[in-house]
Amino acid sequence: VQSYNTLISILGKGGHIDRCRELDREMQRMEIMPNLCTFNSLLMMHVHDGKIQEAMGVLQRLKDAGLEPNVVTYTGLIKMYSRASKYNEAIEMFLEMQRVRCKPDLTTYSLMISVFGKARSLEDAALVFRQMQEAGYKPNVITWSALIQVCERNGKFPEMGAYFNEMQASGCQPDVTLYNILMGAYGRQGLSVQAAILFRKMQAQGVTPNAVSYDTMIQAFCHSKQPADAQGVHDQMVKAGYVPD
RNA sequence: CACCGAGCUAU
Repeated sequence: VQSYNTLISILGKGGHIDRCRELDREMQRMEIMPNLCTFNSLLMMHVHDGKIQEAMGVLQRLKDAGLEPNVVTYTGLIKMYSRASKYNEAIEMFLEMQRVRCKPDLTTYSLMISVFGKARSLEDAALVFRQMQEAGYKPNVITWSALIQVCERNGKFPEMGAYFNEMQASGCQPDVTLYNILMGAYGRQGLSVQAAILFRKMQAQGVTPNAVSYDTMIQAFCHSKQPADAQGVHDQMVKAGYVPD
C-alpha cells in the first residue's frame, strides 16, 4: 500500500491523472486495500487539477470504505475551495471539521489565514491566528508568511513590518519565500530600492534566491522603469543557472 | 529522519 501511496502522491502532483487512475485500478485488482493516505493522495491529485466533483467522489469512496476523514483530508478540501476562489465553502469546511471534532493543526491554520486574507477579511485572519495560538500552536515561518501577505493584500503595510519583527523576536528566521513576499510588496508599491536592499540582505544572511526571487526583482525594476537594473538581475539569474520565463 | 495536507510565481 505504501508504495502505491508514494507513487500516487508523486504522479498526482505531476498531473499524471490517468497514470494514477491506473494504479488505483491495479490496487483494486490485486485486492490491496487503500488506506486513508491513499484516498488523501487521490484527493490532492484532483485538488491540484481543480476537479471538485472528482475530489468529492474520492471523499465518498473514503467514507464508503468505512474510514473517517482526518485533518489532512479536511485541509485538502479547504485548499480545494480556496483554489477555486470559493472562500465561503472553504470557511464552511473549516467550521465543519471542528463540528465533527477534528482538530485543525498548524497547516490548517496557516491555510485558513491565507483564505481569510483572500476573502478580504483581515479581521478573521487575525482571529484565526489568535485561535491558533490559544490552541497551543507556535506559528512557523509559513504561518507568519501567510499572515504578512494577508496584510499586504489588505493594504496594511505598517503591520507587515510589525509582524516581521515579532516573528524574528520569537526566534523564527525568514526564508526565501518570505523574502520574496516582502520584495514583491515593495516592488508593487514602486519601492524598488527597498526591494533591492532586501534582495542583497537575504543573500548576506545566507538565503539563496530562487527563480521566483529573481522574477520578483525583475518585476520590481520593470515596475519602477529601471530596465537596466532589470537586465542586471536577469543576467544574475542566468548566471545562477535559472532559465527565465 | 522519507505513505498524504499549508505561504511567494507578471498586467
